[in-house]
Amino acid sequence: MDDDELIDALAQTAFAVMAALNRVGAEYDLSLTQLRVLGILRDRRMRISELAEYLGLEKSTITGLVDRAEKRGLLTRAPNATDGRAVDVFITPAGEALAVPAYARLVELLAPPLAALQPAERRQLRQHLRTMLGPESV
Amino acid sequence: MDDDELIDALAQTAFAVMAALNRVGAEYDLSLTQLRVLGILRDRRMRISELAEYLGLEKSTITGLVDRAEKRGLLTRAPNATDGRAVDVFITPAGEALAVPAYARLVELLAPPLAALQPAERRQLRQHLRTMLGPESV
DNA sequence: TATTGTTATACTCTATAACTATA
DNA sequence: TATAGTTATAGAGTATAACAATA
Repeated sequence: MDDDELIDALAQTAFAVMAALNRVGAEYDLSLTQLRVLGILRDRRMRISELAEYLGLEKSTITGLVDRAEKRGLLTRAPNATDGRAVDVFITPAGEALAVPAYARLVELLAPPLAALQPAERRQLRQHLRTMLGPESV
Repeated sequence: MDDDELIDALAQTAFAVMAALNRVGAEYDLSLTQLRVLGILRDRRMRISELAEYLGLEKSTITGLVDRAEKRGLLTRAPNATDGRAVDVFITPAGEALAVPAYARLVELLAPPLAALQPAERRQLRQHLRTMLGPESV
């Protein structure tokens, strides 16, 4: 079947991108999930349960994740203004100071494979991926 | 910058594919790495150190990984014929009996997003990903 | 009653360091 | 001496179940 090869290519690409993310994470002493949380919280704050839903993890997992990041000063908790049960999580300046160069490092690591494509091909690839991901990804 | 959006799309795609792989893994009680090892060993045997190098993990990590898979009857060890220090790892019939439907399940999970692309677009996407991954990925 | 978050517990994944056996 | 693999140990990520506080 033809699509099997596309799926193989997608899986290999996913592993390659994950390897780059893991490498960035290792350089900044962050796990994949920590890196992801920092990226998510760069432009918004979220409640514990929202983070859990967004990441597809259990609330108790987020508690531990935020505990460790908070201990390092990368994230902070604050009680939610309107719901006394809820806890907002947001990034600290120190967290942002880590997230920015980490993202730049990811771009750097992915540059060589992307350079194998012509600019027009890169635009096509981006468009196809977006189509695949669907409108909610924008 | 234009490439930032491509990198975002690549990262989101990678997370989406990983989510599908994790879901398949959960359904078959396999971690991402276990799933990956089963896929790798479907058509070849490898030594512990080769697996470590291929996966970018430490040998001791592979030892534990293979331990658990062996306990479940999915993989087996055998002494290498020519190097008395080395250990070959290969998949068992039970492991294969798990790997085949697991892969089918992955195809099933990725079918809906792929259906958003026309056949010609899918071919283009596959080609671009392959170009990115480089010749050694074939 | 239902929801939010935390705690306690347990297992897997991972790495580092020390070790044994073989090359 | 160097390499292959295992063991011991430790920390992070994850889930389940039980719980307190709030809605």
